Amino acid sequence: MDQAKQTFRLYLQEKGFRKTPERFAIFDEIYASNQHFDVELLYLKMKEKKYRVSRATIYNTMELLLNCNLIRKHQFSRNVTQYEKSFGTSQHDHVVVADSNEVIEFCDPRIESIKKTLEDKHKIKISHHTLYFYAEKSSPTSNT
Amino acid sequence: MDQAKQTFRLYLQEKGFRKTPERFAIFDEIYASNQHFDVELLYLKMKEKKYRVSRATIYNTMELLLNCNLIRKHQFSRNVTQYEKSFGTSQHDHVVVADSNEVIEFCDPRIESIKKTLEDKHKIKISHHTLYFYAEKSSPTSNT
DNA sequence: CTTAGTGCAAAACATTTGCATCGGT
DNA sequence: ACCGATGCAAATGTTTTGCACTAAG
Repeated sequence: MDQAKQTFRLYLQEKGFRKTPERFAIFDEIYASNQHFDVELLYLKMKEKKYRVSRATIYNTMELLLNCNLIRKHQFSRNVTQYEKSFGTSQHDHVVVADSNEVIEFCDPRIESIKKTLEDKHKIKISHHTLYFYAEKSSPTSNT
Repeated sequence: MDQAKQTFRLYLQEKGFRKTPERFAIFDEIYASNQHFDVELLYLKMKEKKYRVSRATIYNTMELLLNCNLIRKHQFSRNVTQYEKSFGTSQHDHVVVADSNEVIEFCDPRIESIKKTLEDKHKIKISHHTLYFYAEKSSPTSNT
C-alpha cells in the first residue's frame, strides 16, 4: 500500500531531486484523503496540523507529483486548479456541478466505443481524452 | 447571413438590455473572424481599428453573448478563457492530432445519450460539455 | 429625465518569481 | 561545503468591482 510513496521516492532518486521532509509531508497529506483538492486547501489542512509549508513549496511539489503521475490536474473552473491523487485509480470522467462544489465521477463504456469509431474512421490512434460535463442541479421551480 | 446579429438584437430586446454601439461593435469584431480568441485579443484588435472599448465592457458583452448562445467558452489553459463564435453550429467536439496541426471535428450521438443517462441518474441538468480526444496518425507500415 | 451601461482604475485572486536562508547530500 | 529547496513577500496577469459620467430608452 506504500507503493505510491515508493514511486515518489524512486522518482526523486532517479531525477536527482532531494528527498525533503516537506515533499513527503505534502505527499502524505494528499494520499491520506480521497477528495479533490486545490493548493489552498492543502495549505490550510497542513497549517491546521501545525505542519508548516509555504504555498510555493506546495506548487513546486505538485509539479513533481504530476510528472511521476501520482496526481492528476483538473481545470474545472477558470480560477482554481484542482488535483486528485491518481495512483491505482482507474480512468474516469467528471461532471462539474455549479453552485455546489460537487464533482461527480463516472465511467461510461460508450466513450470507449466513440473512440474506436473515430480511430477506424480517421486511421488514427487515440492516446487519451478529457471529458467534462457541466451541470446544475435541476430545481422544480420555474423561472421566466 | 445577418441572422446571428438579429438573434443578438432580439435577445437584448427581450431582456430589456440596451442596444449600445459598443455591444454591436464587439459582436461585429467577433463575427468577422473564425479564430478562437480571448478578451485581450479582442481588446487589442478593436484598439487597432481605433474602436475604443474598455475591457470591462468586453467582459460584460461576453456574458451576454454566452447567454444567447452566440459564443462558446473554452478553458484550454488555466490562465486565459478562450471563446469562439457559435451561431447555428451544433455542439461539436474535437480530436487533436499530434504531429500535424490537424483538428478533426466530429459529432457523435452517443455523447447525448451519455448526457441523458447522467442527468437521470443524478437529477441534474447538463448545460454543456467539453470533450477532446488526443491522437496521432497510425502509420500503416511500421507497427511496433 | 432615468438609470443601465461605460471607462477607468483599483481590487481581487491564484500562481509565479526573486532572493536570502536553510539543510540534504 | 555546495547548491538545490524553502519561506516569504512582491510581482504577475486575468477577471471583477466601485464609482462618476454618458447616453439609450
